Amino acid sequence: MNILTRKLQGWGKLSAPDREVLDKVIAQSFTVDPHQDLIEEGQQPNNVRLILDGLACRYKLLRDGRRQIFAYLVPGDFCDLHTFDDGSLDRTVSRCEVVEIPRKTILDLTENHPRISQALMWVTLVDEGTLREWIVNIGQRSARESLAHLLCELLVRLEAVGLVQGGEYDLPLTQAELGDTLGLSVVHVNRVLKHLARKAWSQWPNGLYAFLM
Amino acid sequence: MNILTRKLQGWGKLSAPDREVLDKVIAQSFTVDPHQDLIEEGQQPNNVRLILDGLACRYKLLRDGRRQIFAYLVPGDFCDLHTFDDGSLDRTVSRCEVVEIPRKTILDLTENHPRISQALMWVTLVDEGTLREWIVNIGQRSARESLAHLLCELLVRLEAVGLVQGGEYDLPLTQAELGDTLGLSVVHVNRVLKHLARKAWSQWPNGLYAFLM
DNA sequence: CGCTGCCTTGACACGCCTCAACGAGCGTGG
DNA sequence: CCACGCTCGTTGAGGCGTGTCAAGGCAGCG
Repeated sequence: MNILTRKLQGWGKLSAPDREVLDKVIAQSFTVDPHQDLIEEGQQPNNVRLILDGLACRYKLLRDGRRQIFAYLVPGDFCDLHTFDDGSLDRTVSRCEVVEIPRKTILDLTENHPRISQALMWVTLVDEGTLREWIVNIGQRSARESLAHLLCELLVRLEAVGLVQGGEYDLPLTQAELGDTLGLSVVHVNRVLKHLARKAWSQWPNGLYAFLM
Repeated sequence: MNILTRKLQGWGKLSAPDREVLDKVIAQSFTVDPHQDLIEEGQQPNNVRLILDGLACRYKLLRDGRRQIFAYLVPGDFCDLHTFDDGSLDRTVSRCEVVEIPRKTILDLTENHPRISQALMWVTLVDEGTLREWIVNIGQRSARESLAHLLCELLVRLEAVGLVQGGEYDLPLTQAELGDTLGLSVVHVNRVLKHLARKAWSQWPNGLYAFLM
């Protein structure tokens, strides 16, 4: 089963024809180098992009250079589904395998495949829920808590698409990027990370899973 | 023109029949006291609520009692449009005038009034954009900056629905609520607020508008 | 070989939190 | 009528979490 189908089935079972359509949708992919923009150059019929492999992020820049990352896109996530231009930028973090889906295809899906359409709506609601949780994370939790929470969130999301092996996953993020995600300085991220690692080593032999219990 | 029409026309002009339908939609409103929940008791066909007057907010509670507010609902805003249960709660801040819109009505609007339907979609996208901006606000900006930014956001949003008079507006929030919005303690909110007021008095004779230039 | 990007560590400064106390306003009940 | 309790705003003192600055190490790479 392809990654898109897998993701959409998180909402509910899809029929065989639905799954075949989705197979066709993601047939043609291309590769994008790390740290490259994923936006389109002002094309009007703004197409949707889907991450098949690799990690990307969405962020905003302030005038003085400060950066806030407010979403990570893992395989199965969409770039521009139901969104609009408010200064947000999408770019790859690691090397990514990406599909470009024409607006027309999306319209066809929503008209002729109601269950896929509903699943797509569900996906955008989940994304919005993730945004809300990030606000809680940044606003209320300490650096230790929020870093741990972020690592757990990624664990869960990567697990959902089969990218976790034995409780471990690959995270191609720099500490600077983690900092810009949580509103922390690089230095502090480094210290907290070491603290968590030390603690994980001595107290959580099963690694991050222990966080979730 | 009623407040809902006014809000939806922020996206684009509506036809006379569209406007008439919207008038009917909000015909029957009721009053909700301050600090009351706006959720429904597990009703399945979850209806949508619309604020006609007053201020409400959306928040989450952590187990230890910490609270994070991540949205304010001003007149014209929806409570449960395109959302799902993830521990978020809606409640009034001041006394509110509220309309309950049956799910059926929404479905009717989306099927028979395409421009209203598109406007509703636009509204949810705007809301999501606001969430992203809040993450930037909490994550990157200092207490002074984020408080000022929040006050400006509310100025703009209230102005859009005609609730700003001479650059001033009524804000029925406690300092504790402001704190839970920005991840600050009450004490610090108090100090920053005084600082801003002092500064506004001496340097920004036009009040908050000066922020926006 | 000397870049450059990233991680790491120490010293110090500061923003923000916590605790504690008090005052103003207001509704309630004796 | 006053006393009381409650919520909210205000202010001070002190401490901690986190930022900033600075320096050095290590790996990858031209």
